[in-house]
Amino acid sequence: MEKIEEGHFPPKKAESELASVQVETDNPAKKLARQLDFTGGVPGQALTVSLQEHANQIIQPEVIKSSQLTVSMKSTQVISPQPQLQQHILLMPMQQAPVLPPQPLIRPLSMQSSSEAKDGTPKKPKQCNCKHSRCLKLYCECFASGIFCDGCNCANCHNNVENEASREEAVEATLERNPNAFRPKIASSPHGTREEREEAGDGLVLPKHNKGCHCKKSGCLKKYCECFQANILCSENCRCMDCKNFEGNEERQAHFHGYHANNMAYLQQTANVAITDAIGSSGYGSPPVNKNRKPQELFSGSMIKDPVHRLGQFQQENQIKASVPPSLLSSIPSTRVSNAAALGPPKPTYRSLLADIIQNHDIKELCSVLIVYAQEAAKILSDEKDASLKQAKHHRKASYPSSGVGKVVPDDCSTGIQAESIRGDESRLDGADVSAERPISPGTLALMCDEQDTTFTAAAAPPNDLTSLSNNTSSQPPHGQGRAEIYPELERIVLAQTRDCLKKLITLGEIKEKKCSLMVRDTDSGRQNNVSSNGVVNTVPPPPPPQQKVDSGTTAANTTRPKVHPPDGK
DNA sequence: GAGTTTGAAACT
DNA sequence: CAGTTTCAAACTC
Repeated sequence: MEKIEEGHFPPKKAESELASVQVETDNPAKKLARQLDFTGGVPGQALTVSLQEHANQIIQPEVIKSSQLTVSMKSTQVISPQPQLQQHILLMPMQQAPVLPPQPLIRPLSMQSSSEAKDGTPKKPKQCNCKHSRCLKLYCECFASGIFCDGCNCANCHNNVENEASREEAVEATLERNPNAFRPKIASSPHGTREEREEAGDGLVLPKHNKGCHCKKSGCLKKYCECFQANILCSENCRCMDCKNFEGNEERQAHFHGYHANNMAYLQQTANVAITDAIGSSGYGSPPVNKNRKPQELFSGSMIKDPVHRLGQFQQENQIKASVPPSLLSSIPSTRVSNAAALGPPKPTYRSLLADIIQNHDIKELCSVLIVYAQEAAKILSDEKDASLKQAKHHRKASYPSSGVGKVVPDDCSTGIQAESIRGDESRLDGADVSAERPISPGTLALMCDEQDTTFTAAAAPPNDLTSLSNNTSSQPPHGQGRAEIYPELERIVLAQTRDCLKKLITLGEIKEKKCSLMVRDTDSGRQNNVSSNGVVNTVPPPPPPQQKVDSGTTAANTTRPKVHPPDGK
């Protein structure tokens, strides 16, 4: 048992160096400093890293190692006047660190949340209560976390600088048994395709327990279970019995339901994600498949009865939190309740409120509209160019018969500048190389023309559909009118249509948000069977009825917008 | 706060 | 590798 103190392990090479670290504390019994020893297998080369206000953070060895280049290996830290904030994290000597892929460092939840007060302010990290292990075995959370005991309630603690020698022996012994003993137990799964991960969650990498749990009686729904404690689903690595810690399990849902029913902030906290997910997340419509279902549960009566009823989203929310260093979570208020439902507000994943509104075909259709307009514009401008060239030629023959190269002389914005833009845009629209001599962008040009020619915004009746526009185009517009008006008009139409689409999206998103808010309130009254993946109650009619769904070509609110006809002539 | 339960770690 | 023991956290009362 206590071989480690019988000299069974290689003698330490640099105890004197470590002794310099020991000087740091004037409180031998309970060190104020926590240290991570980045010896990387070289005993004695202790690297102390000060982490202001990052008290409970474990630093990934691979990452820290790079900092060894800039930090003195023997640097002696001055104890901070605020020892609770000045944390020295001591990394355990690693054996063959680079074998494993980079892993998110996730500490057991008990360690995570314990560093935070309920109001989110950092407080003293977890204090162990070891009595028989001298805090030199993995039983001790401090030791397992690679930190010195500091203010713990342990007895006969050797996990401090005063007992660095025995501690280091214990570390080596532990590493001898398990080289990954001090590595995070939870790692993002490097396996599986992105689709698979998306299937299981929201496109996030799913953390899972490296070794897996072996629970028998807790159903993996108590903090006895390391997976549950880390807020992750049990995985194929687990060998647990009667596991209920899989996505979709009702008992598990019950744990999470209590918290999320009262938490609307998570919607707002992740609202930004909605922007980027708004389109892509539409692919998440299909329920994620639980990959953690154990064979014995697949046929058990406790299996999911309602496949729609799932809180897998919440699970992934928790996983996100688990993936974030605790120090980064300190700003998130955390409540600590013995129930798993309040394992602390997890940073949620957010499924866009627009996820079901914007469809891929909508985007394609919108693109088609733009393409159509672009083609029409190209056609118009091409025709205009031809006409102007012919006219210029004719004019040149009349005025400068001996002139060499013909050139359109701009006379004003609506003609000359546009002529320049014609050259530029022509090649651009055709997909050819863009003219480098184009001085003004089409947008700028359009704005300039807008400024100078306000007639089309008020007086001129804009073409209400592309057909009329095309007709206008096919029949050469009268010179002096078309070139100055059609191009900005085209652009105006496109921009207006895009604006209308965005407005509609905003409106629909707001509608859905309101319904989502109602759902959150409703879930308090026990209606769980109709919660969809993004938290929208299905009993409420979907916010975007088919006729309301954002369609680049149809928006009821926009009657002036020209109808959109896809390029295929439909 | 004491006692019990639980599962990881340690050990055989 | 499997079974047993030890241990400390989680949980219950």
